[in-house]
Amino acid sequence: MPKQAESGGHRAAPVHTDPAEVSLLTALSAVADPVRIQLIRELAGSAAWTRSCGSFDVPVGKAALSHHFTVLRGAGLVEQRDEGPRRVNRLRREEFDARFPGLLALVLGDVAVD
Amino acid sequence: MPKQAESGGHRAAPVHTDPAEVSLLTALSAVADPVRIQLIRELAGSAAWTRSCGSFDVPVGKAALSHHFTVLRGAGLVEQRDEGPRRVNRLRREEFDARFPGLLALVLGDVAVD
DNA sequence: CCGAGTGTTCGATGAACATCTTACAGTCTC
DNA sequence: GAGACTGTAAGATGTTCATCGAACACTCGG
Repeated sequence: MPKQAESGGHRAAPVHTDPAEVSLLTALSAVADPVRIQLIRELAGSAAWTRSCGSFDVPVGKAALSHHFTVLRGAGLVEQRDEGPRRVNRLRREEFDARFPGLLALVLGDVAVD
Repeated sequence: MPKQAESGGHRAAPVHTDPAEVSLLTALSAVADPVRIQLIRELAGSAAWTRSCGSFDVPVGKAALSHHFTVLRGAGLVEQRDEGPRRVNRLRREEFDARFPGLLALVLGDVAVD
């Protein structure tokens, strides 16, 4: 019997921050990092809830990656949910754009990061 | 005879960066700082070339202030010119906005910084 | 020419922060 | 239950960066 992967597991649920309560400095700092920009861009190119944390092509280890997702959650940029052993992600496009209009569009633009 | 304050003094001219050549990361990092945000906001509230570097109400010493202006110049956000003993500033609104649309508007918005 | 005012540079300090390694806690399959 | 896989937590390390104090350079007014 394949147990249905549900989000209410025993694991500690990820702590989310409402974009409406995020300060300008927190948002800008979260976005002013090359690894996080890459995460946001890859995430924007995939459907919601289809990418697990480990599925991103970034040049850092698991621990650092986990840290970056914590920062993104704290800035109201990413929502996470547990699906069995993995933690899948969603970019909070509308909500974040309502709070900081244009910022996400800027990060997702064609401009070279570095 | 009151010598006319001119910009071609003997002092080393400030090094400017064209906003068109600024990377996304440089722009975001420059703007992700509380002191620099305050400088930008005060500068936006004054006419061009009317504010000298020392005329800003920020809680840092001269040395740090000079550093922050160097960063702002490097990000293509501020243009400087020497007028006698002081160095006066101008916010490069149009140029910077052409390169990073919406970013300046976000920084100048009503949102609380911290 | 001296002194006050303005801003930069240098060296040092301290605080964040990004990163890694290791260890641990879940989940799933066999 | 054993083992593979995924992600988090804790501790250590190194770097970046904001800041300061002091010294220096330049401008202007007596």
